[in-house]
Amino acid sequence: MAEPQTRTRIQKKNRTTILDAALDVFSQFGFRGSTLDQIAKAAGLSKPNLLYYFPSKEAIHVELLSCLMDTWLDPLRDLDPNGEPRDEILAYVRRKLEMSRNFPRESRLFANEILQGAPRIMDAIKGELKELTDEKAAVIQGWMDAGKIAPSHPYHLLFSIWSLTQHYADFDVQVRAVLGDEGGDPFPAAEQYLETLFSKLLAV
Amino acid sequence: MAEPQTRTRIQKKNRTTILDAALDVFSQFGFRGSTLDQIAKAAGLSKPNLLYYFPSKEAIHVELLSCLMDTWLDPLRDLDPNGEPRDEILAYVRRKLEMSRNFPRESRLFANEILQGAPRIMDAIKGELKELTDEKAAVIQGWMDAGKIAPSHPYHLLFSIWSLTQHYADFDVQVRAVLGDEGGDPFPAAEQYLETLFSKLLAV
DNA sequence: CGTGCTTCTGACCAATTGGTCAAAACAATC
DNA sequence: GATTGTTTTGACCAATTGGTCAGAAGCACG
Repeated sequence: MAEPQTRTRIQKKNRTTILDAALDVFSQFGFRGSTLDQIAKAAGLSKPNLLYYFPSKEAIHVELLSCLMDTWLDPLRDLDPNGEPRDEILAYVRRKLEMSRNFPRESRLFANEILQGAPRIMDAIKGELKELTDEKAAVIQGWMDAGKIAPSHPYHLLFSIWSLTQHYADFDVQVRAVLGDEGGDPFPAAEQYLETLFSKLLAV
Repeated sequence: MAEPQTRTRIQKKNRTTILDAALDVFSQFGFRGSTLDQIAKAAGLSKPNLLYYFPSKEAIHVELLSCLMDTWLDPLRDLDPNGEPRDEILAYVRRKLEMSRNFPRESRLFANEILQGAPRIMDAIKGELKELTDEKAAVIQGWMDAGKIAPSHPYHLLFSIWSLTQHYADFDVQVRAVLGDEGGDPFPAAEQYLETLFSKLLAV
């Protein structure tokens, strides 16, 4: 954020390495359950070296979260008020599911933070996230009022999209365990199921 | 489990107190993020006294989880193969949402454990949970084959019920933050939304 | 009251925690 | 090769961790 941009390539490389390792650890054990030694080991660096690049454990976590919130909201930002309502919402579901597939660690990091009461991210939730949600909920409400899609609760519609898509990242081990060993990749079936679900919900 | 049932009333009371306090702490910070001191303080007991009633931190956690899995599956057990398909599934959704409302800590404890890869509960997931899910998925598949409800993927249908209902416990702070201060209790609107969603999905 | 059992605690322990620091190793420029 | 700045580390620190233990306090029952 406010840091000067005087980064050598070594700095860039090591900061990236550290953040990646920290994402591994934090997303699995949460903030308090993770240790600097764990992160250092995962990054292949010594603990004092970590603290050469970041001032503290908390700073690493904060950096991860603030990077996360931006990319996390991107799929929703792309919901186009001028697009075809049904297609827009279904495409949003698809983008969000794709994020769960490609960035499960980020999803779990977020889930961990919310589970703990969002102590380090509440500002962004009540700020950026709420504003964007309000805006898009209004768009959806407009579509409903215009009879373009079936009426339902726009906020809970968005909640349900978040919940259903993130579930396949956050509860991945449960999904795979229940589907069994020869279940294969659960995502294609998930995508088809979610498309059916929301198609029927939105059909006028 | 294997413990003898020689519990005095003091033992019963204190074990209950400890488990309740531990549920508070574990459900928020996960296993590794929680400390015995925290739990002791929450329970109003000294740390050595905790360890008089439970042999270790892990033992408390295991006790909580094994108690949890049973009650957690109850709503699904009650899904009656001989009932009216649509009503049975909608009633299951309602029961599960009720559990999220009444036992949010239990839901978060479970979520925390799954997020960490379910190290202490994988047996129960691949055992009890999978068996019950297989059984009920077969029932639902039967209903679909008989044309009683619209065809869709029975396992992902169950996943979606878990995901949507538990979301209101696990992501409670996010839901309330987005809905705003005068949003009030989110559960009535959630119940109505979910009823609409699944009614439309199941309608033939 | 006294005896025996249950309940509880302060003091303690070794290991781990997040974090510091001086000095060493490295890299780049002249 | 000398000089300067960057990067890395081993040794260390105070605080916290899960857990132990001897004994004190409470309790029930003859």
